[in-house]
Amino acid sequence: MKLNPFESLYIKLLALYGPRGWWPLTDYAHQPDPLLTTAKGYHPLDYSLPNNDDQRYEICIGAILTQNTTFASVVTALQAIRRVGPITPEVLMGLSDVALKQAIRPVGYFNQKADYLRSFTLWFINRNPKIPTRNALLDLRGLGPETADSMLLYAWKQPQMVVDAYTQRLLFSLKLLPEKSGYSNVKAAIEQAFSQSKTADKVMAFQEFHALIVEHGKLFYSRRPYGLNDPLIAGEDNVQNADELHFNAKG
DNA sequence: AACCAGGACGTGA
DNA sequence: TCACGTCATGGT
Repeated sequence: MKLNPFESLYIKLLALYGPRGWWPLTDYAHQPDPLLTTAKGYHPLDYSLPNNDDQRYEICIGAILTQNTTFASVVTALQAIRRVGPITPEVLMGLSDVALKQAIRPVGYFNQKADYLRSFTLWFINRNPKIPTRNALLDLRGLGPETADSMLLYAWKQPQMVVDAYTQRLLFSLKLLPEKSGYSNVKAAIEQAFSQSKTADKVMAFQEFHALIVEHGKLFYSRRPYGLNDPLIAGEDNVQNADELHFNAKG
């Protein structure tokens, strides 16, 4: 079978870094199989998560908190909340304004994000249907396209590709897309590249693809000039083991 | 000591 | 539609 350029890129990244185990959950250490558990809550090769509404909620809260910040800061904030109680809508709404802002202070923008968290939480409690539409999420304050797609992909397992700054820099650098394509064009191009896959395979691929791009982006696309020393540009020979994957985009 | 981080929003052209 | 300023802490 012939892979299109986006599928091919996905396979190469997967070979380079391996499955990333996104989205990390702070209580994943409590999962039944300790072999699949990593210290920071990542769960490589376990695509069953989330399996309850509280885990779903934590992913959404994390998606808001991580806007334009490092996830390490998000973990600090989540653990501050967990000192009060489990990360649930009830616990968060039970926090005073001062306490909430204090807890999420390390992620920055804590005034805005405290508001976003509260309005999101009220919506989450009362939401109907249980699986939201993309537009329903976009109507909420503080939820732009990337955060909405992150929630849909990782919390609700919907086949929505997440596009972030790294994604655009990488794809422009590899000349897979013209510069200034914009969020919706990049998203559509990637989703179309996987359009023949089954839904569950799309979800798995998109979950890994985005996480892999972030991993690769941190290494080669965080500082100008973008893409310097990127092995994906230097030559195909730098990418090892692309044929020896134990699974691929088709599952 | 600038620069950057797993963005979104409000404003003015 | 788009370019630009703002929001803010923490690590390198």
